[in-house]
Amino acid sequence: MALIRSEGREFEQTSKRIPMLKISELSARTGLSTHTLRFYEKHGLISASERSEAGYRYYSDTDVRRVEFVRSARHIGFSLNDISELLSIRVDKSSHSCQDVTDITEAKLEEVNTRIAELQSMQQTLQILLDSCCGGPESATHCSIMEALEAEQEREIEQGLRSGSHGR
Amino acid sequence: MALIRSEGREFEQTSKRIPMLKISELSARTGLSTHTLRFYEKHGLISASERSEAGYRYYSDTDVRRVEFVRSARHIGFSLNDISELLSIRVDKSSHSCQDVTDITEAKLEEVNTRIAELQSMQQTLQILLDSCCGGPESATHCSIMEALEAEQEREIEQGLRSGSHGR
DNA sequence: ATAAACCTTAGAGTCAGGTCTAAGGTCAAC
DNA sequence: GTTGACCTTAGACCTGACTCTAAGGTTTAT
Repeated sequence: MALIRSEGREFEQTSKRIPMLKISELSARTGLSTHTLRFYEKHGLISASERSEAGYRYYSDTDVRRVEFVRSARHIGFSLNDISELLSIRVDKSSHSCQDVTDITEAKLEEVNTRIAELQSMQQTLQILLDSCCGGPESATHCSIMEALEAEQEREIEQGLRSGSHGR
Repeated sequence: MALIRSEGREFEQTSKRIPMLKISELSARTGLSTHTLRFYEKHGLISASERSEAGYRYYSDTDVRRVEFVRSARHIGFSLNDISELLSIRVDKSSHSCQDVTDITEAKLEEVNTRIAELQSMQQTLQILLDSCCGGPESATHCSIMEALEAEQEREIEQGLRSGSHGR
């Protein structure tokens, strides 16, 4: 069943003859170690669409894209389980209803939105700290995260929360 | 040195007589277990500003705010080391230069900005998936994350990246 | 004054997510 | 045809961040 490796390491993939990558090449390309790639495969997140007769993994460009998706989702902070769930979102035309798909997707989207909001709150705090510190127009008295947060709170209270929507 | 606990559990804190919290009360307030609070203390992230004679921890409102900061930073995805670094940003008027502080802060701010950008990219992908799936104007052919990503890429290429800034 | 519900510490256990090792097979070049 | 750089697997090990346990002291209500 498995296609045999020809010289130049090309499989008959999508009839375009794009060279497939060995695991160390994929590793170099994605910045994930070969250990990690095999680990992800063991956990069902990725796979190599071909194997040589000897069992060597060969990755197509589709495989590469999937690996890149996993890597960036990990980087964002999704767990392997989350990613697994994200990747499993798929309508198979009969058994799975579209409602299932949109439910999961909407839940994940909400998670993402929440995380963005929290990060923006942290962004604001850091920016205030930066502005407050030494030479900023806010004087040099606020010089730690906690002081910046307190200064932020005071300002909010004084000004009656004019522009809403920061944090908890 | 430690102030003795009076009835009603109030210490002479900021001359306002705000009741201080015991560890289980702080736990209830923050949603962090008492184990976790002691664990954070062991790692230098938080502390109780008072201890009773018997060694019970008592937390002031300043302590509480610090704990809440740690909790939300953890939730965002900062490691305990990151948080430790964030909390240590502080000018002590002589030894530490303001440049040090702003350097660290700017670095963290950049981290936060990067993470926001990545999350926004994921947000967009999920939104496309949602739009593409079953009944959306984009037809029902794209029904998985990977297909949504590919559809997104194609659209970007076709339209020559009109609005930039959705990474990798 | 005793029970129930707290609190203390030191240290062991757990889980996710890698990371590494051992023991061996494969391949390209010389 | 052998060397060195690859590849394979199973499984042991590591780190971060909790989470729990044991053994005991304290506080509050009855």
